[in-house]
Amino acid sequence: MGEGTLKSPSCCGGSGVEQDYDVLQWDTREGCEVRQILDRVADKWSLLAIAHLERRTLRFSELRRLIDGISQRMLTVTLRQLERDGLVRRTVYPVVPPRVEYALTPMGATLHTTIQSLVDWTEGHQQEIAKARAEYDSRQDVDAAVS
Amino acid sequence: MGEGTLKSPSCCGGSGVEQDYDVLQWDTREGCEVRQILDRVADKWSLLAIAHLERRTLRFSELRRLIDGISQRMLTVTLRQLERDGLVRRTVYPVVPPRVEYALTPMGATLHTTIQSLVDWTEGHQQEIAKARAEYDSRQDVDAAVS
DNA sequence: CGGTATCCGTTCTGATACTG
DNA sequence: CAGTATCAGAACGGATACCG
Repeated sequence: MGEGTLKSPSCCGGSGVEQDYDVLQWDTREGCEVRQILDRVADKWSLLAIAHLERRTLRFSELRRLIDGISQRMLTVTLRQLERDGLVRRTVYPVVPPRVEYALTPMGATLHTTIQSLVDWTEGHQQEIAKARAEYDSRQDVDAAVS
Repeated sequence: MGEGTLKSPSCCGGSGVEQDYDVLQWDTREGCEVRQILDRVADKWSLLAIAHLERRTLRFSELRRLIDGISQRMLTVTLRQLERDGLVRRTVYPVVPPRVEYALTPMGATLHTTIQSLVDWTEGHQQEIAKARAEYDSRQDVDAAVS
């Protein structure tokens, strides 16, 4: 239906003028929750959960073992958020002992693809960043020595 | 100088078998700092700063006014991190009053492109997520009424 | 098994005050 | 102008105990 989204082209430089750009929208609470969603998506545990679920459906305890390092609480919280956002589907089997399975929804799958490109960028620039950090830090040491 | 960084290839999916996948690497401190870099990159203020600097070089106070809502402290912290990671270059002009300019480095520019695709995904699925949330919340209300 | 509820220390952030 | 330093409140995350 009506996409209320004002998805202005991100290109700029067409005109030399300084327009407001829709970048400011990221923060402002009014309108879009891009910021909020981005936080969810970029979350440490969310990323891991999505990555694992992208491979196959998993049970709660399986996820817990796979991610390992995550507390029961955080796994629960993370999965609830992802479920709420429609990225993960939770299925409860009324048996005893209880069996609950988590699976990525189609939307969740597309997100995984997008995330992957960001991860790829990170991996691709890992050394460049590490190098930049080393240089920066040594510069700081010099400054400290001077003062 | 010796960068201890071991950059494992991010490719996967060659075989259909369930291998451990390098997803687990995201968390483990050993090896890659993908997680860490991702946190930086996905940071609220970093995103805004990069987006603004992608248009043109800016002074500290200009950035502060553009992002507006950011505290002086957070702008300083954010810019320092980005500078340390080699994403932003800081230039100080020894004049009075002091003049400091911030510009995106080439690497910072490529990051902007990648981030944009994630933002695009978010914008594109905004309503779907909002809808999923609404449904989830109403389901919760029902559950609450039952109990 | 798959949670929920609670406590509690750490981290993150914003506000404020001061400096070269 | 462009910061730094300090402090207090909020948010985050883990450990523990208990429940259906």
